[in-house]
Amino acid sequence: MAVHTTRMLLLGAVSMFEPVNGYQIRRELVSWRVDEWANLGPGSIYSGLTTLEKLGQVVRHDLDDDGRVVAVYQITDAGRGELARLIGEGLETVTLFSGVGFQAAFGMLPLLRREVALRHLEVRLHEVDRALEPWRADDHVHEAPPHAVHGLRLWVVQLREERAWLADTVARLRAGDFELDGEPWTWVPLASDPGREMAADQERYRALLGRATS
Amino acid sequence: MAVHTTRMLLLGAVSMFEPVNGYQIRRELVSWRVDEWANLGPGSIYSGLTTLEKLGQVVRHDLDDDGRVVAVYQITDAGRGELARLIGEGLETVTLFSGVGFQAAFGMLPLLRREVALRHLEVRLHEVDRALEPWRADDHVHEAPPHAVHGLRLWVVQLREERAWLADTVARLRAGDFELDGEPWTWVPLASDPGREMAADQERYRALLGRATS
DNA sequence: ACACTCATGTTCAAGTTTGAACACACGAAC
DNA sequence: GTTCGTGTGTTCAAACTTGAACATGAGTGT
Repeated sequence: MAVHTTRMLLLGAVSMFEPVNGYQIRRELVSWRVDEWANLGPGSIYSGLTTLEKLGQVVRHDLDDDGRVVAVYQITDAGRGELARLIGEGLETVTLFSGVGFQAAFGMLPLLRREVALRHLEVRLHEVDRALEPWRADDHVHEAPPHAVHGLRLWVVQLREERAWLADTVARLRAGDFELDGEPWTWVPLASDPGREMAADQERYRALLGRATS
Repeated sequence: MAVHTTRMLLLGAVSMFEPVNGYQIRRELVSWRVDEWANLGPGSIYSGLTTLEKLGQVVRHDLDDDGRVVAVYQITDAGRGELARLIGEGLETVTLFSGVGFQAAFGMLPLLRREVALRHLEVRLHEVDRALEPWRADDHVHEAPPHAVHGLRLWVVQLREERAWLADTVARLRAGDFELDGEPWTWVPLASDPGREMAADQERYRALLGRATS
């Protein structure tokens, strides 16, 4: 894929929930139903984390959690840099027929500072306009069979919808909508049970890490 | 992927241009710019063809084309069946955030008979309505962070566009628009040079096959 | 003749995805 | 107390994708 969705989702999840293990990441992403549209089987997560570790973008600690060994991950500075890059790329890149890369990146909006998010979305707005340029009129005599041209038309009208949505989104961001990085947080991450359980694990992992590091 | 885009494109290309070699398929698909949105590097094509052969969906003949050995493929009955299945699946399946599977299948429309194409698109129309059902009003209090809900809204408005487009497409099909299987063919496949060259190769391959088979 | 580029046809190692399946703990039911 | 399901945490072989690179020929200019 032009945009590395899997890596981005993994880095994002680690960055949000660290220190975290593979199963927790899977639970989280599945609860967002990300597995329905991204490449996200259990295998992808574990092997993806291994790759990210090789690249120095996450660190792995094998904690002894009350007798059981658990592999928990934390993001590194390099990882944070790469994550920012991937999100930016995902937000800015307009692709034919697929909004997967954008939606994955947009899901990570709260990790960005407001000005940064705005800048990316403004670039995207511009890119969408560029992509729509050849389709201003409807008299494009494309050298393709009629049904193929008609198929492209679907994409074009959907892209026009995206343009409107983007303009609205930019306006909302400017108006202070949504809760981005470094701003007060009113929405409780993943309400009810699973969220709290995760937080507890996070606490425990932190404690164990502290012991190991000190 | 829920829909096996690569296999479908390969089977479709073989079915349209048989007897055909890997490079020709690549040229064709690249000329449709399919490589920009599907997984379609040279490697995928050759290894995909090998897989399809193992599955008995295509046959491979190593022809001696004037001193050079070329691997040309033809589709089998099993292949035709699987292709019809894949196209139907691609046409009917509504996925979150991605129109790739649908667009790939829609590109193969001319391989279907009009009634079959119509049936699939009507099913899709129905599926789109089902997917839109929960979004009739705008007062869905989804248990998700605001930005995530907002991201989904993009998909919803695009899906509404698709609904309109689909209704129009069904109407056009009913009215006799486009050229489907078994109907007179007025659009010359891939005009000008490359198309004709391909046709020549096709002739030659057919002749060589005839010699081998007889 | 010679070198250079471009088109044809294909291969391959490295990386990624898939999803079934493993190992173990915990609680409930019989 | 043992069978049974369900949740946690992870592995692995098989399949698939990637894209650079190979081998060869045909054309072009010098």
